[in-house]
Amino acid sequence: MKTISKHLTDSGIKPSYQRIRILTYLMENKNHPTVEMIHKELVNEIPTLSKTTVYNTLKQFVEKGITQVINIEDNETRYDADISTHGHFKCLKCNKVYDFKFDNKNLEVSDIEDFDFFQTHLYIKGICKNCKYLLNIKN
Amino acid sequence: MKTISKHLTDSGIKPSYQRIRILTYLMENKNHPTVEMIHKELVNEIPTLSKTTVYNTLKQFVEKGITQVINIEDNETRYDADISTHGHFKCLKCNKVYDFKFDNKNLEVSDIEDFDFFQTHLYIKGICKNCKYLLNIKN
DNA sequence: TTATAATTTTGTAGCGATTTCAATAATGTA
DNA sequence: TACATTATTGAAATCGCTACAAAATTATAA
Ligand SMILES: [Mn+2]
Ligand SMILES: [Mn+2]
Ligand SMILES: [Zn+2]
Ligand SMILES: [Zn+2]
Repeated sequence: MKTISKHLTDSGIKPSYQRIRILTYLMENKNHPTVEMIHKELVNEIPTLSKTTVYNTLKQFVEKGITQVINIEDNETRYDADISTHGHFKCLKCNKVYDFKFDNKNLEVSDIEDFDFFQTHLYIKGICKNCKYLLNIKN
Repeated sequence: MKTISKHLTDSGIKPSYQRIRILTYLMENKNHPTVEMIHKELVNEIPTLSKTTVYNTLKQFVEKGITQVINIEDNETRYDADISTHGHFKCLKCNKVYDFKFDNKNLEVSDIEDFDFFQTHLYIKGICKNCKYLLNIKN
């Protein structure tokens, strides 16, 4: 993956084997995985991969700005290599996290007009279309 | 506090002494405290209060819908007895969490039109007005 | 190439937040 | 009062994450 390697060097990160594999996983699986999920998947292909490396690597990715943290639940930290401003919907039935677009520019907020905004996170919880459909069939 | 007690019974929660004190703290201090902060404050007045009780009580408050969880950072779970839909701004300088209003109705989202929304959380991180002011003075 | 230095990865130990669980205390009921 | 139910407590266990030092890898220079 030449592009992945370049993405890392462009961000000031040396493209080690582990870093390339972790970033590749993040870009190919847009499922907002936890450290646990990433490690569990990659350790099949890289048996020596330690969980510490996954933690270190993601921390570095976030610091260098090529990955964002998703804090939709208090007991699971998820990661997303898509750093564009977009929302996250978590289905309380199937636990899947969906991306959605929202208009950041037209977002009307009051009380904090003179504050400087660095990051905006919009999280919605509910039931996804597929789970709604499955629930209807049952009844 | 008659109203606090009624608020609990109305929500199907027996108004024990500890529960009343914890809810009172949440309603009087709108600082989005952590379990640690609540316990540290209340143990002065209730020396036997255990941290487990604070955990249990908040879990119950959230389940019964009279408190919401604020997950703006991955390493601290905060609580808010104001369950109206409003946004939270965390200042990365002074760590204060501010409330702000936003227009939930006019929020334009795409890709998840047919989903059922239960909760909407809007988190913004940045620098608050006061910290901006203090930074300007220094320079 | 070889020796040496710098960086990266790894595994273990430690830490802090949260949960589990059983004993104790408080409250409700007959 | 006697008994049943519920709530609180504190200790131990668990879980996610970090700190740290050894081992492995990679870069640099002789
Ligand atoms: Mn995403
Ligand atoms: Mn609030
Ligand atoms: Zn679903
Ligand atoms: Zn501030």
